[in-house]
Amino acid sequence: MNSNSQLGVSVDCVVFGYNGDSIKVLLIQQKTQDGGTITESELQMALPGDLVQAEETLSQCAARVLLELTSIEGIFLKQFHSFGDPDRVRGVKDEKWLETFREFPNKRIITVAYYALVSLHEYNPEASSFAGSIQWVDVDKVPELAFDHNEIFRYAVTTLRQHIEPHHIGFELLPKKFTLSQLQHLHELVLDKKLDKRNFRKNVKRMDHLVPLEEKQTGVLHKPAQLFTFNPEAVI
Amino acid sequence: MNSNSQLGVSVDCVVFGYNGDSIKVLLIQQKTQDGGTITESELQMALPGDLVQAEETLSQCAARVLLELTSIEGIFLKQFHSFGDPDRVRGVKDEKWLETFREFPNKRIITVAYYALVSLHEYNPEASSFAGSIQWVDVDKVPELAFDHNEIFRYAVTTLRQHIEPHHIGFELLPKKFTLSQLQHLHELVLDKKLDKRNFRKNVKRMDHLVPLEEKQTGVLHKPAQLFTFNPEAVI
DNA sequence: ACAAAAGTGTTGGAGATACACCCATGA
DNA sequence: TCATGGGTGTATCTCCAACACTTTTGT
Repeated sequence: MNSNSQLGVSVDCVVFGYNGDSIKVLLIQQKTQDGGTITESELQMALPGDLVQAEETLSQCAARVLLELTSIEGIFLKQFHSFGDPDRVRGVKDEKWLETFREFPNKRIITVAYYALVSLHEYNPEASSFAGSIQWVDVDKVPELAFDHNEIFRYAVTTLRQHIEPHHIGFELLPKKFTLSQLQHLHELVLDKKLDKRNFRKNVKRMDHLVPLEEKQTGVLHKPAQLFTFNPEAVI
Repeated sequence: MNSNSQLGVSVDCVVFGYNGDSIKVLLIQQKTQDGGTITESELQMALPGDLVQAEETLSQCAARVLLELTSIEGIFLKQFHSFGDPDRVRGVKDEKWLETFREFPNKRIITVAYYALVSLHEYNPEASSFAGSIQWVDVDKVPELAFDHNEIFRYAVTTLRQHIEPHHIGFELLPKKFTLSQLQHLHELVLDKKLDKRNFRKNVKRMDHLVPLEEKQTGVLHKPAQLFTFNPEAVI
């Protein structure tokens, strides 16, 4: 029988954030060694992730990774694919880091990937224990990442594009109160194409979980827009 | 650091087969012990699966499980979800089997699930080394299965329904040469609803990978239908 | 008054749906 | 000749895409 002992399972999170302007992804700087031999230039960026602990479910693990990094709880988190190539953590670029930090550098790690959506308006994700080492990077300026994380990231972007319209997600990325123009702008960024204002409004206005508020924008130098909110209860 | 040593990864396959009449799923009888203590009534049906071997990818593992069971190669196989509840293999119903066959009955197993589509016309999946212990069971007569395999099965059915039309799959389940009525019947079974014959034909006929043959059915007691085949090269 | 984004309806076209009869074959 | 499923076209409707002007606010 296959003893399977040199095999670990991790969860990696592709966390998308939106600041009203562009879509970012949360990356961490690979940890450095105290007085160690890894130089600055050898450190790579990576997706946040961790090994699955003994008694947690996969989604609990994803939520934990996120909580530890960003102090955010209760947000949209979806499993989208597992990556298990035996060589996925054995690239030349990752050799030194693994030798430095891993008891068994050749141990095979299978990872279950989740994507998450967080609003950069509501929270301050920098305020976490890891704050110094995390960065929000524009989705089209993602550098070369550790392991196979570029592949995981690309897969996440494709999945998000496929999910945002039919699954009515995307509200997660906005502040609690938002205007329809903000919602449209977000969709345009995710889908990477312009949408027609009137048609977009027709479509979203028939969603049950889009709740109009008796409230308007203030302090803008144009006609103030009506504010809306998102009722997660009303999702089918 | 989490040693992660009491953790294994398996692949489970939900193999759908179509015999021209109904949709079946491939189940195995849990192995019995030579002269053992597990009685017939304690044996359960399960989805085929196996632990991931040291140097194979997840999809290679899925293909291997299928090959070993059915002697079928090169068929449609898609990863759809990973299941990792720590208690997924710890139900009361599974206790005895695990104690009998596993070195560490409490070892946690995370499973990556694939679904596969095979034509029961082309192959004879019974002719395999496990032949005595496998069965094709009608998808709406699936009994209680071992572990969380009922949940995995239900998830696979849902995924197949969502994939069959937009992804132009389903051809995989038919014989190499098939009629449009057979294709329609298959879709009706998967989607569990009746489709309009003329509209269905209009839709499928504009697919590039549906190739009409200069050949007709024989031996049927009605007007013989034109045969078609599926060109996997032409898939977008 | 002006600048800036909010807000609003209609029309045309494409694609989906609904629907009924004749045809070719084997018994 | 009859029973059986094969094969075909059209009218309607619904949904999507394209498009331009008026409104409200702050400066």
